[in-house]
Amino acid sequence: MQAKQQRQQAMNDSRRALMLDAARSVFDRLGIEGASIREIAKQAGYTPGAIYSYFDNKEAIYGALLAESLERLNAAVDAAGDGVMSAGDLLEAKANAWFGFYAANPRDLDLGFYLVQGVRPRGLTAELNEQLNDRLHEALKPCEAALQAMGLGAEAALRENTALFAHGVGLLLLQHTGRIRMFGQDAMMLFEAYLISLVERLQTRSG
Amino acid sequence: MQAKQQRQQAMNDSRRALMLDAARSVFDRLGIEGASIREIAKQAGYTPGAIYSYFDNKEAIYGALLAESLERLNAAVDAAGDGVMSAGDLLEAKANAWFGFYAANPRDLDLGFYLVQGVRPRGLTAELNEQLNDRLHEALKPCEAALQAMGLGAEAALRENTALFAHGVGLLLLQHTGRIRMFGQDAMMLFEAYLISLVERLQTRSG
Amino acid sequence: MQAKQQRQQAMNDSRRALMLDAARSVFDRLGIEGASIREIAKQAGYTPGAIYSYFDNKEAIYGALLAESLERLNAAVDAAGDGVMSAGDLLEAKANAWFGFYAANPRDLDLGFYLVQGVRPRGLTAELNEQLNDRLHEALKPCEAALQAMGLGAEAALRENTALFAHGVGLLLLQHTGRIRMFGQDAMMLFEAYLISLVERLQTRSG
Amino acid sequence: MQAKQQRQQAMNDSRRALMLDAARSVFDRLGIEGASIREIAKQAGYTPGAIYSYFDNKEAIYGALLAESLERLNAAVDAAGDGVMSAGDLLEAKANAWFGFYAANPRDLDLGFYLVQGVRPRGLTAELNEQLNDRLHEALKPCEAALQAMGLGAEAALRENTALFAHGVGLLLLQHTGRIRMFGQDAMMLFEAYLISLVERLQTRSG
DNA sequence: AATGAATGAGCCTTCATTCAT
DNA sequence: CATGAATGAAGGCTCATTCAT
Repeated sequence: MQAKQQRQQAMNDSRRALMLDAARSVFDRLGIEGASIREIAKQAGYTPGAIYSYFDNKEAIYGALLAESLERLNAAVDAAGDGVMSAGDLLEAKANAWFGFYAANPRDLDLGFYLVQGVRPRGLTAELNEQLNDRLHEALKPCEAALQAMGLGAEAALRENTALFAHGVGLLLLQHTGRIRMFGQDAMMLFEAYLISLVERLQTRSG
Repeated sequence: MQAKQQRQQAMNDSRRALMLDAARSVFDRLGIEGASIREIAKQAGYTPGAIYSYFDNKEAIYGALLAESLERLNAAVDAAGDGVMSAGDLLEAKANAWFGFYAANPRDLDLGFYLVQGVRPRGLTAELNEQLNDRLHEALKPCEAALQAMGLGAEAALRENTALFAHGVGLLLLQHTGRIRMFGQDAMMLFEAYLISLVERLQTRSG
Repeated sequence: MQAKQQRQQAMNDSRRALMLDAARSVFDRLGIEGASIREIAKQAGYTPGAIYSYFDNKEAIYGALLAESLERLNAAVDAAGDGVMSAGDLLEAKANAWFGFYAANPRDLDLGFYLVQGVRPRGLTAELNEQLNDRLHEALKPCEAALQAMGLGAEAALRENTALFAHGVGLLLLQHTGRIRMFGQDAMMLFEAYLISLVERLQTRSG
Repeated sequence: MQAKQQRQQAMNDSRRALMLDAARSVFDRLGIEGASIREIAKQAGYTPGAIYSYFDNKEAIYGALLAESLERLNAAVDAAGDGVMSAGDLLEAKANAWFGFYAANPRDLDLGFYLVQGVRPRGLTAELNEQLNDRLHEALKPCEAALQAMGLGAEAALRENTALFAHGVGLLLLQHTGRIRMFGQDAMMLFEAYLISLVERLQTRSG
């Protein structure tokens, strides 16, 4: 009996995952605004009504997708900087982790922007919204910790981390929208340069 | 006859401008997604059909609005830094001009983001798109010139300017979406800090 | 110019009336719950969207229909009892007016029941709801006045009028739902009997 | 074998009863329109499909519920008037029984109105419909008998009983829909008054 | 007997766009 | 040039009902 329940639960989860995959693919094709329940259902091989057995409403799909994206982001950040010695190297490793994640996965970037911008009033529960925010924060915390380890006070570390995040976000946006080609630059390279200059500045200061 | 034509042309332009004003005001009120042709027409004192005598479709309105926004941006940048002596001061003045423009006019930022990201294939002509890109570039060129005046080569100046732009865009995005409060920071202050640190770095380097 | 506006206004009104007619006919055919915007539009020879140029939403159609029904009810009541001398005769005339109106127009009865029962939260504005209630009240007031003219105090008149209204409503409901045939009776006759007995009772009392 | 069949039949009946209980409780909670098969199933501890092993369709549930409601109504009427001497007192007792039943159980009233008005063609079999009608009749017969016992002929008794029923139904409807408060009256009191006046009238007549 | 996944038909509503006038 | 009525396609969502297991 328990085995049966487990099997069913697994089936259920896999169908849900299937729908999330479909949603992702529709987002790719039509953009996050152009995606409709009908289209997602069709892509998943279902009728629209079936979606609602797995998600409360459209925004909940976004929420689920985003939640999962943020998990992958955190995993990437956690995995970075293993065996690194200096705080400066750690900062670089952690920062490159989140930046690299989004540079390599532009769809996750879209999703992130959507959370950050769109979030319809009723769609995401305040609770879920906060959860997602927290997860994003957690992905950025290691950089802040490294900045403190480099000698910055709490406040200064927060300030530098914010600036660092903004810098990366700006570069990602420019790259993502094709505007960085406009400048004939490579986003990753520029981010590296910012990091190096930042580390230098901090070391000079503390030295 | 020619006089009559001119008069008509002038009328035409002014009505078009009227509609753009209406569109802008609707965007202010309802946001870029919430705006509808109906609402814009009503605001302009016309009926929906009339809009189509002046614009091919809804996206074309956005395009025209963005064009005009970029003109204002350029005007703001051109007006900045008058009577400034040093190249470093000029850089700060010009950079603060474009940053300040968007910080003070979030709807123009919206417009930029919207067209850069979301626009449907047929929305903007390639030609118009390029025009808009060029105008944006022009607003950023003064910063690049100042960087060169500070001793950077063409390539390095482009690189620094790109980074500067990205930094500002990132900060604007964070602020605009309310995520900067999340970090307890003020965008303008952080941008200033970036600029100061940039100028310092360049002066050290060249000194 | 004014003539043109008037003509257009008239056209507009007549199309609105056309849609109301369609709605009425759909109500007849499918019941008030079974009626859908699609069906009403089809019946009127329009597509669903067109309806929304004339009514804010579905409930607004009900509201308009009901409002108009209540006007006819009031007209019927106002027209009754002209040239009648005694208060007792006036009571009979007025009561028979509202009862007869609903007996002869079962659809108006449906509509009335709908107001009284259904009224979705958002559909009818509180304001409109109150207006409709007031109009119904007004149709019943003449009976109350006649009761007072027959010597009843304000309170007793209200009580008798309520009872009278309830009696009529009950008979109408029974007749309307075909349950009165069950009893092999004629609603109108029974209402008359109630009235006669009421008048008698009051005259005995005051005599 | 027979024992087994009986056991199964009993189980079957009890599960059916369980579902009816669930349906009633859902009606109480969400109203007759707000009730859904899903909700009823959940309340009963089943999945939606299971319902269809016991009922042909949704309307059949309503039918069964109404049947059962009518049984309770009859039980209430049967229990009333025990030990009462005079025919007049009996009339009052029996009439108050059915009136009181519906006044105290507004959902049963809903059910009655719903089936009597709204039901879709296929919902109830003609046969079931007739059965329900009969049971309602039976609940009203004791009043008719009492009226005859008070000296009325068969026809007159039927007429008075119909009027009595209509009066009660009208009052219940007004009260149920909150419109009786509009008149500042209490339904039960008004019904009593009607009864007293009726008894008086009959006694006067026969006296 | 019961599950529960899925359907399919339907719901109300919105809105860019067209076109006869 | 402008109107404004109307379209048509789409949107999110609900729910009684079916059916393979």
